[in-house]
Amino acid sequence: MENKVRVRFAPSPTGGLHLGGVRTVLYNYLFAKKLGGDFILRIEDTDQSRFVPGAEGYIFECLKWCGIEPDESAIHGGDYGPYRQSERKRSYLGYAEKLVENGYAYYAFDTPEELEAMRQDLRTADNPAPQYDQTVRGRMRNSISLPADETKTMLLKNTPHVIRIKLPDDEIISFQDMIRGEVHFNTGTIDDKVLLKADGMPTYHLAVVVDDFLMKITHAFRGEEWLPSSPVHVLLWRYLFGEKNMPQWAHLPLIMGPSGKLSKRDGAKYGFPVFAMNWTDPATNELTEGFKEKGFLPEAFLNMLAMLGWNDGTEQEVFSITDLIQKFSIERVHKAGAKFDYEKAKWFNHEWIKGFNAEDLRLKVKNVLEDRGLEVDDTILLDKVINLVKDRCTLLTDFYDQAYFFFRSPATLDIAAVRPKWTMEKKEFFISLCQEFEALAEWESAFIESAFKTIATEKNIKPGELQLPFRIMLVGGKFGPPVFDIAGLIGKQETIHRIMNSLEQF
RNA sequence: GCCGCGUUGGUCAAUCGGUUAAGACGCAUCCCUUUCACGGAUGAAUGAGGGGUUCGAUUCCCCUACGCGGUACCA
Repeated sequence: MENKVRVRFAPSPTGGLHLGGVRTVLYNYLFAKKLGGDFILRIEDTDQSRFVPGAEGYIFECLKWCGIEPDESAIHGGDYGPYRQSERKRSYLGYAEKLVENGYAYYAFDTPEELEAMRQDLRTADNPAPQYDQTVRGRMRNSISLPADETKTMLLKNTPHVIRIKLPDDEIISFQDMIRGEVHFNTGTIDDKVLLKADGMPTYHLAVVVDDFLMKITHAFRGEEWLPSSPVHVLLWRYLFGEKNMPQWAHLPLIMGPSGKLSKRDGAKYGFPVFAMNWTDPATNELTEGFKEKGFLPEAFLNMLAMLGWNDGTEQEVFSITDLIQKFSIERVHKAGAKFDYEKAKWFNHEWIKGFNAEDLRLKVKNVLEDRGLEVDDTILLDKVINLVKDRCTLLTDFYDQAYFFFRSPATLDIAAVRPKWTMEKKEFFISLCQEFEALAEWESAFIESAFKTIATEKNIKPGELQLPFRIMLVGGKFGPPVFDIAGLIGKQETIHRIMNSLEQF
């Protein structure tokens, strides 16, 4: 029990949950479930200035849609709460102070203006981004540069201050990354990161380390963008809890957009979703479309994300979540970033739609149709329709275009497709056909087809010449399942009605 | 600038020193189908560049180039 695997996804609730975030969730989840471990959701809301109402609830909604339930979280409960860092605020100060006492950190009183001035002064072409490090530490106002008593009085007077880590001047920090192998950094190239902010909140650096320890996290997955600050975290573990207790790190490769790092702008620009679900920015009211609303199945969405950076070494590409749990291995996660390919994403969805049966899709298709104003209460009919058209649907939303004519006459007919070859003889054929239809005892696709062919032979017209017009009459365009199946499902009277109605327009 | 991580077709990618360098998406052509799809077949398309190591490098090492990330009291 002591060695139980515990992983965590720790998003900052500042907006929509994008592709990369969901993939991080997925890999966390797969890893934990494969090893019988727990998946924890921790909210990293230490930046009060970036609080966005609704963002936290939205994250939970996205996970729910994906079918990934945390074992522990702010709403699922658990023994290691609270699961929001803002609610754990008081626990961080002690650790920060302990670091100061041991000489691993120090108080810094520099105001934002002073910091800005320092950066201005030191900025050169060769050093465009001066850091608060060993080279400048001495000229700033902190408990290292200032006399002890002055520091003491400033502290007593509640002078606004932060606590910064004091990085060793020149030390190689290395650790094993589960994906990249051994990585190392020289502390001389890293700045003295702020650990505790002036408002008493910890920064990410302190909070991850403290919470990962307190929550007994065994393996920590995060995006590659964290790699450069990982030596700070390693040092913090060493100073606070012992490096041997540190979780094993795995820095996941980034998901790229068409031009560089994937952003929600790419979505708007190239017409594909980047968020799991629709997200409306409460400040600007700007809506960013989600995969869910675009018509993706969660199974396909997850499948696609899993393959963006991982494969099982075989040629298999379609995986269910249970399959993924069984086969996932961190060793096979790619090191390089992957460019997101919307065409491939759609292919996954198409595969999943084709693979599902009518019952699996029923509810979702019904919703799509009803969203567009089609009332569907005949489940038997709906199932038949789904089976007939699902191969033609890449997105769930395609079901409307592919199936609406089963429930409603087409609004417009592609007359241009029939008119060039339209003749009086053909018109007569359809009139006779309607009479024949009226007389049909059983309205079933095979009988409809044979009646159609019989009349065609009588009129001496090739059946093939007549099928397209018939299709246009029933469907409105050159698409859809076999015509006789359509006629069979929409019913005798409706078929005759559509034929007669079309005859007036051709 | 500095630091780090990467680099196999347009994209996702297999290969763990010896292969005609898989497969998938997309694209093209054909077959099936008197619609559109599905399905099937075929094709075009890949190891960034340069040095090593080795009998032999896509694979191991170095350099260069390029890409990405970081360089905040944001995560």
